[in-house]
Amino acid sequence: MKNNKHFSFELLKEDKKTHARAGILHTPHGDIETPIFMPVGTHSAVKMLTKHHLEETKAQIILSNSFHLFLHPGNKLIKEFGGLHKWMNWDKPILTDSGGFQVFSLAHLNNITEDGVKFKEPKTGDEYYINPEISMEIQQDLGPDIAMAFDQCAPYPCDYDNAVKAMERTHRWLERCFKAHTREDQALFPIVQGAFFDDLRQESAKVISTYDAVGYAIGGVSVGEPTELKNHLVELTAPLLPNDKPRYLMGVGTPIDLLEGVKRGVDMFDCVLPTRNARHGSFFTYEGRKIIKNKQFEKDPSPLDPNCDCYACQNHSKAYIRHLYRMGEATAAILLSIHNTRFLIKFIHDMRDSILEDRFEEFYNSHINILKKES
RNA sequence: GCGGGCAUCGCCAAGCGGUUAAGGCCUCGGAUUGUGGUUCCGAUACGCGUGGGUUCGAAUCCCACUGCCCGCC
Repeated sequence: MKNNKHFSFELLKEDKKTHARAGILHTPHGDIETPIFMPVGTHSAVKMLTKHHLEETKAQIILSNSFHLFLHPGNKLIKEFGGLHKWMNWDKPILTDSGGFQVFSLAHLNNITEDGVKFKEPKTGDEYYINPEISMEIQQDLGPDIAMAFDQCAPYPCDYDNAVKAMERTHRWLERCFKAHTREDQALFPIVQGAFFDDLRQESAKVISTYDAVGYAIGGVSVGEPTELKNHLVELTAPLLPNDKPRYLMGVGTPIDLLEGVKRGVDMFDCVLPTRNARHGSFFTYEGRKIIKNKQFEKDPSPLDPNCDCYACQNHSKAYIRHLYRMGEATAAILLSIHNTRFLIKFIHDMRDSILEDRFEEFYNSHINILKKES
């Protein structure tokens, strides 16, 4: 995977006062302007959004899941259709998660050994097995631009011994992932683990940095820990990863998380929150997260956020969307999903502009307090 | 006019003499971070149609009244 000619990362600007950066990641399916937010499309669909909606949010890359696609409809079927891009008719970049996280967070009765993980399919109870080689085979069948290493995510809280074991196993699995990964038109990102111990995180960052990868990820966060702890850990870890490569903070996050992450040198984020929150009736605004069912919006003729350019905000009032939500209309979830997804993408793109124009700190300060106050 | 039945939170409704009157819907709040696709959690009756009575104790038993429902004339 050395000097992969299908990928390159251009670091356009590094903020002078913080660790924020702006860049472009070139991939086989197009460029990604970083920092970037990636909507999550677990089952090869971003929930509630059609391709048309997704394009309107100006998503440049989306994430999908090996774990779920392996179970249904099976990576071999998607391979027969020419890979994920053709399968879902999405010609921009795609990143797939390895299945590591899902095996630990979703599958009940999982049984982990040095070789891999045996687990039961949540709904049917059927038994399956994934290890580093199988994860690589799945992801190479699916054919996303970026594949992720098969790692072991430690829970929070986690004692030191178990954190060490999970981290060391992740490193051994990483070696196997790189050996099994042969597709040159696909990048493989290694992942930092080490739970919430500074020395382990530092060690892990050092170990994965020895691999010549297109980009590097920080995993094992947003598993229930306090925000300050997550920020501390990112602040500690990000600078230890190669400066000339994109850094991906997995599973994050909220508007505040994006702001804090970018400030500490993170370039890529993904999170289920915009679409899950939408289905559960809440929406992002520059004044914090709000809940559409609240009575205060009963007669509110204004859009979800006055500064948003999304389809929902350009066409509908809070009162209307609240009514749809209360009636159980799927359109409410669709409109809120469009808004939340566009909100994060626009928010981080505005952040990028501020970095390019040397005013990131100003941007940070002008948003962080009001977001914190309202959230 | 006579006989019978019912009256418990905005709605439906359990309770049939004994601690703080179930539950559901609605309402109001809150959760959610590499997604188990309308989810999960919490709050809300100082009172059981009204007035008396029996009892140590009554939404629960008795009487009257009021309202609604069903028969009969």
